[in-house]
Amino acid sequence: MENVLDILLWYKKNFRELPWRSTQDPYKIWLSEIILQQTQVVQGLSYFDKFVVKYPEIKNLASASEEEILKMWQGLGYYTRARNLHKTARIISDEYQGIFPDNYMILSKLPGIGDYTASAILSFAFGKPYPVLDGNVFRLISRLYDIHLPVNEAKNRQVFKNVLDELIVGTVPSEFNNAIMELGALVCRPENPRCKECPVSMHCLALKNGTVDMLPVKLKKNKPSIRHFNYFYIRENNHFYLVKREDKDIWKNLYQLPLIESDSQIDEKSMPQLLASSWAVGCDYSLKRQSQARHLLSHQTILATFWELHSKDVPDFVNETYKRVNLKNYTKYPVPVLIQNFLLSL
DNA sequence: AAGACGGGGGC
DNA sequence: GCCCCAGTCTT
Repeated sequence: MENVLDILLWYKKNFRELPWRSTQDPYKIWLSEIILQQTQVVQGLSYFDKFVVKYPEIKNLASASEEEILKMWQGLGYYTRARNLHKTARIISDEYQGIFPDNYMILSKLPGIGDYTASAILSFAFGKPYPVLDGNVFRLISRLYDIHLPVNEAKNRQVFKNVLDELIVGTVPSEFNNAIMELGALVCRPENPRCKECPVSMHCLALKNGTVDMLPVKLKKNKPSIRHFNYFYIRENNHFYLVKREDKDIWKNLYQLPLIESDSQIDEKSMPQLLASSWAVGCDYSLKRQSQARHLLSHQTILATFWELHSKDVPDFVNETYKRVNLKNYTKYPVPVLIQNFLLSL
């Protein structure tokens, strides 16, 4: 297609210099792709650099602890990515002698590697003609061909794949994939697309039909639910307590202050009852409501209240799941941004 | 097929 | 306030 040549030419003149673009090391390609899942380049950049310095090869990642990797990942979100990064590093080190497989079926079975990431690794590291289909590409193809199928419906995926499978023929796969994503990110943007700068605007059916603003079509998502978190900053002799989140829930395997979740906001008068019924608190303590915070996630709104609980000795409800940490020395624990912000505000 | 899963940035 | 981002996994 004449489309493709124009896009490739545009890319060669306008691409951003990014660290993962100057390597074909499958390890670094993989690492960058995991970091960039649902994450903008500017947000992931510093994390990539940090990880490459600390873990230059996959074996370094494999021999690290999950907790250390979560700490490195702190603030980036979607922590399943970090846990899967660790799992896959160990699998490749243990079962593949540290050599990345160059096979779609094998790659896409590894934890955290789906269709997009497998295709990215195969094209960028091994030069194989697997087109990537990410948010940028969905948008670009939707507009270029004026396709009004919802992009977040699984059954429509193949329609876009078919288009890409034709377009990628005869190109250098890595250049093709970089080019379509870059064009989507820099020119064919969600809002205020820069059609005047677009190398294929003369072929763009959405532009011709005046439907650019309606595309891509997306099924709307549910509005976030609200949760009430009561966090306890339990002070005792220059220490406080952290607890690991083990549940299948947000922030799995990160640490937080001891938590009582409630159905509604709890005021200062009723909190002692809740403490008694939740943790059977019997010892002497003093309680003060410290601060409140609203923490927005894509699917939940957390309304957090921080309570300061002072006790002269170790409180009687503290058990072995509580990590007693020094006021000055908690920074090795991975914590959600919500907790990090609170601790930094002290 | 639909939800769950974070956090930051743009407007 | 709403939408988006180099998606994947579980139900």
